[in-house]
Amino acid sequence: MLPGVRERIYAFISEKGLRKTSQRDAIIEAAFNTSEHYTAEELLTLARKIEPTVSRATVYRTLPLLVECGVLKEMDFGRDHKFYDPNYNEHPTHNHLICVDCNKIVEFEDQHMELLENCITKRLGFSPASKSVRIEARCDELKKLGACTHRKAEQ
Amino acid sequence: MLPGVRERIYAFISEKGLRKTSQRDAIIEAAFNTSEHYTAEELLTLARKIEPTVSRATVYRTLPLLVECGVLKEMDFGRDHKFYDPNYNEHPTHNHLICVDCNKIVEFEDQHMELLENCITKRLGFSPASKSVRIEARCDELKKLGACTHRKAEQ
DNA sequence: TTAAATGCAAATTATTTGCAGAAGC
DNA sequence: GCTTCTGCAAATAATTTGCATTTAA
Repeated sequence: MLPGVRERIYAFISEKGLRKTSQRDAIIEAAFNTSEHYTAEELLTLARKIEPTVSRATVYRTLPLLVECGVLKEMDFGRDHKFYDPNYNEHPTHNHLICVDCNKIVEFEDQHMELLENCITKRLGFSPASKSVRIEARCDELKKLGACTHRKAEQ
Repeated sequence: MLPGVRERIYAFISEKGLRKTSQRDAIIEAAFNTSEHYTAEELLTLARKIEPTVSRATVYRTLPLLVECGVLKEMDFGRDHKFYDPNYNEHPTHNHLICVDCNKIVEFEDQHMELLENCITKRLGFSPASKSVRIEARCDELKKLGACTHRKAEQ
């Protein structure tokens, strides 16, 4: 867990008049003990290793809090479930490349993309307040080798 | 409907050993009589104006065919339903800006974006075979006027 | 004490699917 | 006639929610 994240969350919790519970603590620990993307279901599994009483409903109720707090980024790539990204703080220019072959999600940053997004957005009469870019692509490894090392479990 | 689209679809249908039915015809007519994005449910409504016997199941079974045929683009913006874009043929560089305030979806094309996408994708070891970019943004009108003219029904 | 949080199970909602009858080729 | 299509209704599956109970402050 990055320094400051825990403090930020607990400040947010107390500001909002919310309460500190063992289940929330476990979910927060689990959510920021990794730098991988995860789904709600995966986070439930991780959190239950810390506090077995955590329920699915509580995970689903806590995730929006962490997103609202600004420490977690919700990502919807059009799969059947959403992903959550705990690296949002380190890399706030959260662009993603998603491989349609192996389901790999690659984070990247690019200054030019950043500039270009801003230009296009303004030109169209919008403000780039909450922009995010995703690129869908195909894995070179798969094309060359017929398989690719990116593929892990179902993502 | 653009010239050639109908021919392309029926060629696809016969190649695959599929059949021409009044329901499919109605769905195809409805799907390409507009240049707007639509959901499956909206397409059902449109198709039923042409052929009232069209069922929801048939719409859901026909949409993937049209996508596979290459005449329709499926877009998932992380809303609760998918959108379908019949303009795909005219503007194959289907980039989208989605307003998080008014839900407006704006299509745009940009050569620089195109180039940049290709560069980034290759740099990361992928091929830009099926890329698409979406920018989430906030509506300037809303910010200035407290309302915006983009907002139509719920999208 | 009292408002917030929890777990459970039921509800929601877009989409998918099994099946028996209808229809294209 | 044989296979594909269709509508219907039931199934799926991620997420949400109502409610009675528990618990933090």
